Amino acid sequence: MTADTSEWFSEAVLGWFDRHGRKDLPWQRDPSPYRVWVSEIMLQQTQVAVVIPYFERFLAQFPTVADLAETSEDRLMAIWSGLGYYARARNLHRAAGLIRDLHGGVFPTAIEPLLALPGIGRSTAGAVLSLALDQPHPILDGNVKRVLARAFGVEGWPGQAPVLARLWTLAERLTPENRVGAYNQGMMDLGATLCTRRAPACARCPLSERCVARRSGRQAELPTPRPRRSPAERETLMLLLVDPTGDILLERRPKSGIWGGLWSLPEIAPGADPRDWCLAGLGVVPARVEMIGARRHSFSHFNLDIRIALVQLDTMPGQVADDAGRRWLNRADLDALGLPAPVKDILDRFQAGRAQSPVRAQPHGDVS
DNA sequence: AACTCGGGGGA
DNA sequence: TCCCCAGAGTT
Repeated sequence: MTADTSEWFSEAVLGWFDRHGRKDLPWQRDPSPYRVWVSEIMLQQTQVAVVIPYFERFLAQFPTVADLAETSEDRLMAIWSGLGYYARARNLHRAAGLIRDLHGGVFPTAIEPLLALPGIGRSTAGAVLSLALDQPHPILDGNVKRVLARAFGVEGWPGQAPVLARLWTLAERLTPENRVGAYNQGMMDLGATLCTRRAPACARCPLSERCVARRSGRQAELPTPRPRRSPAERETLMLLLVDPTGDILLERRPKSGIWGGLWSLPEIAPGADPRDWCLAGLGVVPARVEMIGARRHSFSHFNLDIRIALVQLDTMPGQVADDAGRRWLNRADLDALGLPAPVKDILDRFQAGRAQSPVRAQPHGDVS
């Protein structure tokens, strides 16, 4: 690539950004490194429209990195619940503690200390420093990958190391020395609003004149999609245990794996008997066990069939309070915890049904 | 039903 | 270094 191409490219992006880019997102008002960092971590996994209310709640709860460092994991997870990728919330928390302990509570403004923090890689570090402080670092998020792969005709799935390296080289050479924040934001906005995965709006794109994909009609083929794998099937049986006061038993999930660290309903093998679990785990025999529904939850790499057993106790179970990984909770307590989206939905529906008729549960629909 | 997302961590 | 993993929303 010639220097002329590089200059033409960044001028085209900056000119378009000045006229059409997004400049009023919540984290663009007072774009401190802390605020941009939180927004970038949220945006790694979720689209802008979904992130905005989460971002506002997060910043209201934790206005500074010091507030985040001091909070409990449960309070953090309650805010993060529903966003997914919960390990990243824990990385955010760990990083805040490291900033407190290693950097005197001051958010690092150089790339090396940023890269040393958990959850921050090259692209996120570059985004924080360029968007917040206009430092000259390239970024390479999903939007930028798509724009570059099309504009320069980069073949191959960007998950492959050689393809990724080629894209990083392009990003380095194209990123201007001045107005880096505006350029990087412009690249992300181009990818998010014009150079979309399907049906890109090439007619309005400032790069279309020289875009390799556009000139060869290969917008639909670039970037090369990830090779597909057929998803596995899994089954689980969730226990909705209700004690005589109406409290519901939750268990904390292991930190690794799906819904890591979140509170969830106890799960047993699909063929196991909930009565056996109650006797072994709680020392009581339930008054009543009833299958009240099922649902299917899809992940990108497996499908999970969830069946739900309502287990009602007529005697108070003992000694559960001693176990930090298990809690009996009322409705207000449940709202303060981080719950996986399908579990929250199951409990919401159950509570709604119970509000109408205290004894019967609301059916949840069937596995399709 | 298929697709998406940056970084962590195990092999 | 390579490969797998994660979760909810969108289309």
